[in-house]
Amino acid sequence: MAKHEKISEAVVRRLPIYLRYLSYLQQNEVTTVSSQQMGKNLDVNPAQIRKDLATFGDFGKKGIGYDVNYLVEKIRQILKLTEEVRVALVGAGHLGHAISNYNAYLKDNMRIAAIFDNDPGKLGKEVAGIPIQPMDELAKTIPDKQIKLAIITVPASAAQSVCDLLTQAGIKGILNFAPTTIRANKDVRIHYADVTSNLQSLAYYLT
Amino acid sequence: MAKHEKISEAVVRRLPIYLRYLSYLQQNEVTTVSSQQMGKNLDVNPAQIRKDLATFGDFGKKGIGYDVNYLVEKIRQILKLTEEVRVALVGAGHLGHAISNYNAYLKDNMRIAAIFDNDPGKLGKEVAGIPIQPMDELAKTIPDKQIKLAIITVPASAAQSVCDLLTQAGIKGILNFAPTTIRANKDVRIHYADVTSNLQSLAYYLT
DNA sequence: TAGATTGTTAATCGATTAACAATC
DNA sequence: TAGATTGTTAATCGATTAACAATC
Repeated sequence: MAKHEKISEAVVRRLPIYLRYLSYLQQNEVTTVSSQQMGKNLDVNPAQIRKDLATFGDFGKKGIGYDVNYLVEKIRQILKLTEEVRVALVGAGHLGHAISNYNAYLKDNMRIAAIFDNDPGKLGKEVAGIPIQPMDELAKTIPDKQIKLAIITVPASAAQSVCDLLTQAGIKGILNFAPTTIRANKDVRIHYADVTSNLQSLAYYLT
Repeated sequence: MAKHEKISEAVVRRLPIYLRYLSYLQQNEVTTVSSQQMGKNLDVNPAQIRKDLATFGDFGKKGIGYDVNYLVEKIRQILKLTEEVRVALVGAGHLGHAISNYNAYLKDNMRIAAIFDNDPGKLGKEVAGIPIQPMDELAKTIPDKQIKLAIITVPASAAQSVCDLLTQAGIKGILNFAPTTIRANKDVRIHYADVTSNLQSLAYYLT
């Protein structure tokens, strides 16, 4: 099914966007969609959408478009969302709390399965029903619970050492909210979502 | 100074990363840095760094490198951070609270100057010393306080209408944490930072 | 001077878009 | 059949990297 080219990060970044729109169509009981309609709603070139999808298989029907349910299923397969994906959160501060409580909205088989913090005062407490564990349990809990992704919401000064711990524990992808660059082996993907650099690059476009 | 090419978004996204590392060097009283050193620390090709910077002027000295203080000043000018940049936050839920409290860390002349929420129960309350205002004051407060950027932390279902209000009020850039695509005029930049799509694209790389 | 490093050109690489035959 | 729309090739566009003369 999938062709053996290497897939660009840009394509992978667009798949969740497509999935989100398709889920919306499902909720509205729309059964078929064209690349044109998707493109119009998502501000993406229709040819790009067709090309992105064709990378993984022939999902559409000429003259008709894409079956919404089928395409949702296929994209979920591609994104490995067919089995539950467990996520660790490191840093139970304000931001960590907010993201954990948001857990309910992490649809599509994603779940925060463990929370870690180095503040002894927080140990034993729970966030969104998940106990806060000390950092030194991280190395054991992550493989035990088969956690593969992690969210970093610690201060910038601690981010690299947390990244190192996570990598050693077998984490394969990190979403970093700390305002600092972190480095890991090539086989660990790192995405950045920090407020500061996002806002700073927006500021460039002022006036 | 600045050349009249159009600057790619990729370059603009890297400038805050450079700035962050340079600030770190400043704190450590390092006065000079080479593109090689920067590249090594930030995982960016040195030629890319030189090219990015050369887009805006001749900031370096051949054989020597870049003066850290001078380069910081120049990048801050390019990013329009020489005057205070005011930011509105819409949605005073958990995530909004977390980001507002983080305000102290929004260095480099950025400040959350107003917070809006449509929950009557929250009105009059404060977050990080900033009063929560009702949505219908948005159209007046934003131009009054010369707010140019906004952060959206409302539920996905409300994000587009909030985006419309912000755009009408004159906002020029939006950082969207809601898990949905939003659309605005071409002159309004939108950056996305939602947890769900970030995690989903990370999941692609599992095993 | 010799070594280091920039700014810039040229080469490479990759991503996006247009166009269209195939076909539902 | 006629209209619509995919999958894919070719063309375009843009971004990254290598290489090196200029020069501190």
